[in-house]
Amino acid sequence: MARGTARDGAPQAPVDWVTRAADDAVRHAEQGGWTPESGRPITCASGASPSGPVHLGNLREFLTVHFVADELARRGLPVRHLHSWDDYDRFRKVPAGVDPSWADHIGRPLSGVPDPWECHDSWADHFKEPLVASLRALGVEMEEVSQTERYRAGAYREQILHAVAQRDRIETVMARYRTKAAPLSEAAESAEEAAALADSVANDGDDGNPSGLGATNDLARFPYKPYCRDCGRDTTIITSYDDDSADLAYTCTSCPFEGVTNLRTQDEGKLVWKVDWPMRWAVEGVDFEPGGVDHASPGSSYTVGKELVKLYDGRAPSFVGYSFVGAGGQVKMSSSRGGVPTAADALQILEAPVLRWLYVRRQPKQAFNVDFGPEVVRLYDEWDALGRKAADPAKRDAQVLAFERASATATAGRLPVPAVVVPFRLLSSVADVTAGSADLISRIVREVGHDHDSVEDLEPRLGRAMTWTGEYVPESERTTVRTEPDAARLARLGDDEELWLRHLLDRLPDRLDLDETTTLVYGVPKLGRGLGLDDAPTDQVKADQKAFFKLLYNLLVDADRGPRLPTLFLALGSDTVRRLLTPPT
RNA sequence: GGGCCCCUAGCUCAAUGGGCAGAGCAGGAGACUUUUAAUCUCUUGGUUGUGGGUUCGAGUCCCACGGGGCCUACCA
Repeated sequence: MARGTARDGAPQAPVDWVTRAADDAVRHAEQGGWTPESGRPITCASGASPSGPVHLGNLREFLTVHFVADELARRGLPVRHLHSWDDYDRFRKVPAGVDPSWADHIGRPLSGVPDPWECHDSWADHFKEPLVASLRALGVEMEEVSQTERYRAGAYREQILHAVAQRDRIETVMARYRTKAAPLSEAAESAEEAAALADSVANDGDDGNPSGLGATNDLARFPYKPYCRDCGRDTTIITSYDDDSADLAYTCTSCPFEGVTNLRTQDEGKLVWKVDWPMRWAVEGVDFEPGGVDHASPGSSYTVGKELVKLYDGRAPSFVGYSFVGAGGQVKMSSSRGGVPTAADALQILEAPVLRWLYVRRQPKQAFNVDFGPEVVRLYDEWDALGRKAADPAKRDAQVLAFERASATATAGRLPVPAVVVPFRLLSSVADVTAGSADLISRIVREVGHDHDSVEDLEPRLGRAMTWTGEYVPESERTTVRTEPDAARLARLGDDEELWLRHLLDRLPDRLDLDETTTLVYGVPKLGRGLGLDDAPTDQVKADQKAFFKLLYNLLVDADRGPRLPTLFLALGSDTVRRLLTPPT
């Protein structure tokens, strides 16, 4: 029953992970009393911390949710893609390449740290903005929520008070999932773990200060953390909490501040992550939310959250864990981006549907690489082949379904693809020798048999092929056209060679045509043997052709081999060819 | 300690709720006036890491083992 045809003989609709995740989301919503008529949307949620460049691994969070939400929209169901920016998280560490003085901001919310590059209002915005732009190009539409705004607006005040009131139960749950600490001797083995150990020792010291051991443990595991009113950092230690007044007293370890914040009237902190996440599931009514596999491990946030959400009378959303996305090939490093490729980087070389395809065609738990190297060519070839297959309704299977999901969305329609599809390989190799002129590439591509009206017909692929060729193809793989004639080589030409070049230059027209140039290039050695341009080659001529071609490659691109000569001639133009084949005067 | 992923052609990888093991590259043959790095056609190549199990049927599900990789514990 798994496959084939339904009872009436009609082909069964293909099913993929998106279909199943969407089914799960619907089921989850229905269990919560939702009906399509309720007018309430099914909520698919994503979340991300804008602590650094949003790289291709983080992109999976957004796209996984997007595809599921899009599937629900295709079914005509009310749905929303809710995205939470965890910009109220603390700034943890100063990445390489940033002024070390930013260490002063560690502990402050990401939305409160200035942008070292000075182009945005905050650290968080600096990384949010480019990703949002990329997502727009990818056809992802979502409702964005800033956790800074929500917390500061007191949106979660009630939930915070509830968590604090229930802190013993929270601790019980957390403790259940906490496994035994690693033996001290092993923990001290690595430097990192030694540092962690030092931290825990320091914390033990802190614990000794306030009165009462039981109360201390209680406060040490407090589910709420205030940001210091004076310096804005979360380096606060709670010294007391009064359940009746909701007064929370704390001291700051990085500034002299000591004070009291009231959880009922003031909004100066946040719930700890493992409570924060399930709290939002309940508040927003989340039906589907994926997570990195790290969140799905036992004892990790999803597992714990599944229990804690009950405190809020909520249910954990349906979940899929996704694996990591790596980068392959020669990835260009960028200091301001920390060297990890982002969606924007990928979109410079991949059409938006192709990038979407990478994420939708594999099951979430499968890890994959986005390759910026030679695999790009193959990727486009496969994509084009799949596009041809998708044009035939009889061949609609799971692969074609992935193609459809990648190509268009329910709300934004079809994403931009070239009007005239030319193999990426061809665009790239022509771009390689044309010194970046789109018009010239267009002309050559037309000559070679891919007719089109204008350069625009080749976009958005052409620009990406040019970028890829220029920035991601290693120098050793590229064709380097000589800038000056090889005077030394031209000075010691053999008799045959001199004759060939003379024949060639005598007949080389100012405006090159592909067919004529082909005939000429192959014909020159024939002339040298007393044959006509159109005569069939003899074995002797074939040997001559080989030597002649090598000579031309030597003189034009300083190599023994290269792109097909007729194409190369067209790319270089008659003048350049003439100049490189003529001894300088 | 716990968990996850991977092992398929020489190489890189597909096969998406069990249903005929497939591509690309490389190799071979050929076509296009062409023994060239943009074209096209055909073709070689497999005990799916090992050993068991479930099933009419297993790359796919279960158990064990070997090898490789990743995550996780205290924090968010």
